[in-house]
Amino acid sequence: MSVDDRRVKRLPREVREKQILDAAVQVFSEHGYHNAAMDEVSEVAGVSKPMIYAYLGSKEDLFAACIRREANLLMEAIVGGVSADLEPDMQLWMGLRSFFEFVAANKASWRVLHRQAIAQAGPFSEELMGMRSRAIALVDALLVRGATRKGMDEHSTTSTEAMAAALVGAGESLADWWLDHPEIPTRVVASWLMNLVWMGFGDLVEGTTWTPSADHAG
Amino acid sequence: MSVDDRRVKRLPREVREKQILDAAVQVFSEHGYHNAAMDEVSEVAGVSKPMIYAYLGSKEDLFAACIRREANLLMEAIVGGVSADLEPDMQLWMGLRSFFEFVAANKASWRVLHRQAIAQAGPFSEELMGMRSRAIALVDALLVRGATRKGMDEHSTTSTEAMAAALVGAGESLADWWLDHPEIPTRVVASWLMNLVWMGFGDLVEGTTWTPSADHAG
DNA sequence: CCTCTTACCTACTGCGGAGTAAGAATACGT
DNA sequence: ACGTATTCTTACTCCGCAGTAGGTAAGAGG
Repeated sequence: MSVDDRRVKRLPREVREKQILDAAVQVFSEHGYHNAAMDEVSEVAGVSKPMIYAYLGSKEDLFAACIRREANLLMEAIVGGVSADLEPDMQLWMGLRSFFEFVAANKASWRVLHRQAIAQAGPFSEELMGMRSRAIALVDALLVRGATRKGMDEHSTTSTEAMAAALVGAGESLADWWLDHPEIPTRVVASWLMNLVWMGFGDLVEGTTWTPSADHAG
Repeated sequence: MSVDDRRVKRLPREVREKQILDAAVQVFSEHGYHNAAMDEVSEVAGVSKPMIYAYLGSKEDLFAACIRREANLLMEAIVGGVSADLEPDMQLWMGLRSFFEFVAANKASWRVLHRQAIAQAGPFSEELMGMRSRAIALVDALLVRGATRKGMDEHSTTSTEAMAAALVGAGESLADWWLDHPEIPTRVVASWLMNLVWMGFGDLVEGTTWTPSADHAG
């Protein structure tokens, strides 16, 4: 605990890069991309500023690296939490659980991905939109499989894509809401969303759809 | 069309304020809050910079004013598009249609509200979060009414609130997705979301819920 | 025609913070 | 011991841009 721990210096590059990325995720999640100062990142990382530029490039590069790393972690958590040989509904269920578990365990990562990355229109949209597209495609595939299994052709592939987009957004929003209600278990939140999307979607496939009761065809 | 329209000057304050707000919404939606320069706002508005400061205060104040105005327009569009004497499902339906119609007609407003305002953690969160809370509360009330009408007590008011949060998020995400698929009619998009949430929620209320098939209680 | 208020402008200042130059200190090979 | 490569720092520069000082002109009222 001595203040003069200055002799712990000279770590290999790999370690420093990880420290910097960890600090950057934290700072970006707290202040947002623009309000985050490189000086603060360097301070939190316990490293001087030129190191960041030497190892990870400009502020944009640093942010993109954060996005890439965290998005990969998230996707790996989801994909890795799902067994490929299960029914579509079980796959979706396990995916949702993995997703919420990740959010609960990595709130800072989540804030960076959800709030910050979306807002910055620049070079990050590629990284982020790509990841988001992968997520939507993943869900879309499950929905399509679930639908065809129930006897529906793939003539309305547009609607499953829209459903997938809606589900992803619902998941994001629900995760945000969940941050303010931490006492609720992961399983419960996941089951809410599961029911919302799967049962609602199931009804839609089976033809028991909701339609306006009267003359509001517009 | 003469370039020398310089003699159209000296407009009353009200008009200038509207011009400035219009320009600000446009510029903020294009570049984001931080990348937006007050000089560009003034240029687009056809007014010099000090006017903005004289009439609407600092950059933060200006942005807050944008949020306030656009959020009010959105809420008015939704509430105004719903007849209070209808059944809950019809109210939700009409609300969704109004929402999507607003987004289609005011893309810039939507970008400012959805993408920019959320990301800025500062003094805007109050404005925005308040509006978002109002939206969630509105939906929540509908869900509760729909649920009690079907025989469910309000013992699980938490789950309806979560549902409402999920629905709002699904709406936001779906609206974003819709921006890339403008050929789809408002009615169709709205009905997708309506089915997703209402039928899924209906099943949940009636007890026909999805549950993990095997031993994955976790 | 004179004056007072209000709409409006050009042309600056100040600062926060991204990015860097130039060098110090430590490990490592021979 | 002696270079040499690598880690790491202090101490700057430089610029974009929010915010302003100070001045001009156009109506309104006498």
